Amino acid sequence: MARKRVGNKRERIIAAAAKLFGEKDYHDTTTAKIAESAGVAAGTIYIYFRSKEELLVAVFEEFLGRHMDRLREGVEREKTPRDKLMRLLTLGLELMEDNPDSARIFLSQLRQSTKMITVVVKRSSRAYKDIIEEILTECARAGVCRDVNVPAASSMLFGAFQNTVLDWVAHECSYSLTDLSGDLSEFVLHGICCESTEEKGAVQ
Amino acid sequence: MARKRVGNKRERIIAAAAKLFGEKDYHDTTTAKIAESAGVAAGTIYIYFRSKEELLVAVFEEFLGRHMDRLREGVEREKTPRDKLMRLLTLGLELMEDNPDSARIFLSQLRQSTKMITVVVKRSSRAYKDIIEEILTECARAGVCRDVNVPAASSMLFGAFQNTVLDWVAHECSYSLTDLSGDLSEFVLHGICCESTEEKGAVQ
Amino acid sequence: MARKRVGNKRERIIAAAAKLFGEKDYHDTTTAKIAESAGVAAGTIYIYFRSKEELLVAVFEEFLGRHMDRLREGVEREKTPRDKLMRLLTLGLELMEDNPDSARIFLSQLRQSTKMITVVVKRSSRAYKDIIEEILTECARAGVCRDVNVPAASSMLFGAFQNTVLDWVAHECSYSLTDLSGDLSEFVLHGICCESTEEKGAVQ
Amino acid sequence: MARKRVGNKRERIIAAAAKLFGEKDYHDTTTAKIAESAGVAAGTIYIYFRSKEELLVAVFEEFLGRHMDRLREGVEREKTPRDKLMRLLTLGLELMEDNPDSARIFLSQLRQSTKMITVVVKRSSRAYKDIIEEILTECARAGVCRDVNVPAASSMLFGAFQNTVLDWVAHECSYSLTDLSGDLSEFVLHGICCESTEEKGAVQ
DNA sequence: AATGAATGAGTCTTCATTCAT
DNA sequence: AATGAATGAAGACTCATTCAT
Repeated sequence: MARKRVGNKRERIIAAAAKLFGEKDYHDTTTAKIAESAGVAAGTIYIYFRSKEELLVAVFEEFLGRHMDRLREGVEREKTPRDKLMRLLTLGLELMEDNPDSARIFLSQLRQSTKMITVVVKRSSRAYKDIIEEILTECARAGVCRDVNVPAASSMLFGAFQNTVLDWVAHECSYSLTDLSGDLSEFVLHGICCESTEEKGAVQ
Repeated sequence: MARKRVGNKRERIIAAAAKLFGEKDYHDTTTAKIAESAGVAAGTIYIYFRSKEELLVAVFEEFLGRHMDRLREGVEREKTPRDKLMRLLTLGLELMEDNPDSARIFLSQLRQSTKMITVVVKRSSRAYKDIIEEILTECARAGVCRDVNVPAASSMLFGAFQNTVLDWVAHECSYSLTDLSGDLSEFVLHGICCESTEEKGAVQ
Repeated sequence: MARKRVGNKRERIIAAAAKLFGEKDYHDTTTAKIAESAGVAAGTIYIYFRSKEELLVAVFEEFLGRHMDRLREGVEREKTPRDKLMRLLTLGLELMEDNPDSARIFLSQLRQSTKMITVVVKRSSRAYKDIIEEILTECARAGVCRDVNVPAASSMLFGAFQNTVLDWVAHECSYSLTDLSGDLSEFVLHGICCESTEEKGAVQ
Repeated sequence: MARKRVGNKRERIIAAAAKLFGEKDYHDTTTAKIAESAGVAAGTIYIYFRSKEELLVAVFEEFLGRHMDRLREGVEREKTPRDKLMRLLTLGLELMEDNPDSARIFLSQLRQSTKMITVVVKRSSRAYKDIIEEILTECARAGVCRDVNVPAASSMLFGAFQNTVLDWVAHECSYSLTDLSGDLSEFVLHGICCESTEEKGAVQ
């Protein structure tokens, strides 16, 4: 149980940090407030994390680790590259809708600098992009995709996705994010794949 | 000449701030360093700006004010909505490529919080979005556009654009940004408009 | 002992502040110097006091809290209003003589402004005046006192007292303050009460 | 006229300083605000005064110089020492009532430190005390006065006077100060001179 | 004499981090 | 492992004073 308590503490700190970093921002959140919110002493944070910066990184990794699997899993259950792409976007929006705090960090802090953070964040968000690029490459190979510049397209897709979520957060999550699933999918599918209503009609 | 000196100082401070905010980030940039880099005394900043925060806002507005007109102008010179959209994206990339410092701020700081900043930034970036939404609405009316959710599409488009620039910045501006003009235009045009010569031909 | 250490620090800061505020004045005393003089780090002050201003207030309250009881107690031990008045003045001078630093603050800072301070100081010195007015009222009721305007007389009495101490402080405490006890008592007693053995005898 | 303008400026600066020092306090009043209120440029102050401190001194001296003569004159017009004392107090209160701003400085700033100021202030208020001591000595010689310690009594008298005015200022000058003339005179006369209503009756 | 933009030393305060218990 | 009092470096901002015009 003592062991459990320990794990408990690390988790509680990460959870508190995620909440607070999301509410304010990295610089406006003090380690003191995180400790208080996590119900631990100020010094305790430094037993689990070397620095405040490392805590932020841990928050990211926790977020990614927790969701990336679900994402990859969901994607792989689909058969066609096209469906995979759709599933990726839909699941992504669902994930964000369920974790507004994490979403906030993912989006806002993603663009803060300070060397170390930047580096780690790049590495972390790399995971996301990897999935995207994988699918796009698959699409390209399958011929369902126009001959796009994969990294560029992946970046655009990611940007479109991010901004959709960002707007939702900026509007204080006052509407359903998953309702935009269709709009986003359509935008992306048309932007990347050679599909359109006309073609669908043609298929019939 | 005295007049010039004065204007000069304000400008130099803004320029120095733009450079430094872009290199590091708002919190890692001290007013002392800005002053030094601008070649003025520490206190001088506070003759022209009420606070560090207000200086950041000024940097934004300077950036927008300087470019928004060129953007709007270039767009309006085009005839068809489709060409307008293309021109918007192309010009946007050109602008960013020519002002990497401003670009950095525009992209990174855009997502920082602190009430006041957020408010002003929203107002500022509103200008950008207004242009986009205008064009999209025009496209919709002209029928060259699928029946999209204009604000949502606009947000996605903006995100795709931003991320394209962000990647470029993250790669230390080591390649030509405008070279991606074609990729971006195509992505957006397909994503939003119901056109593409190849497909049209294919349908027939 | 840990408990003692803590209390010790707060006390040491207050003592150091009392000393320095007395020597220079509020604005010429830096928090850095107070910390140094108290043998603590600069930041430690802010663990115990929210601001420099609040520290000043604490110094006052410490002073009043420490002495007011002794004063009130001594006064109440006396039987006649006249003796109470004398005891008040005598004890007051003794108190000041024993705590020159506190005396300095009590006298000099008492007349500084800045809203918050003013308010608290008014409240604090109110305690002093309350005792005085109480006694005067008692005197009036007992008929040993001319028909004076109590608040006005109290104010004059307080002023006479204060200035006596102030002069002593201005002369660098180079003479015995309590030696003036007689002069002050006589001044006040004649000024307020209708008595003096000599005169009474003379009248007859 | 140019000459007059100059004199005008010095005066305007002193007047503005008197007003502002009275409203806030020395440290809360910036030279910038004084300049603005006086309708001159910031640098102009330093043509007439070597420093802010020297300006404060000038304000005092202006105040004293302007009133001391009236005071001394009024006092000398009286015949008996007792009347002189009364006139001194009455005139003093009138002066204060007519110049609340100056009064405020006279009272509050009088007790601020910073070496130089203290020194000059001592010298300045010396003038006041000189008049008082003069009269008291005269009283003593004439036998209308108990055998008091003249400097001590003078100090008490001054304190009683000051505090009476201070209370008035603290109550925002909301009542008539000169109305207290009687109370103050009586307090002082009884406190120092061997006079009282009973005695007056006895004399007859 | 007058201006007012510019200066830069000086201050309060915050907060990540440490360490004795 | 946990605590939380203590640290002290760092930073935004103010303002008396100067000086080129």
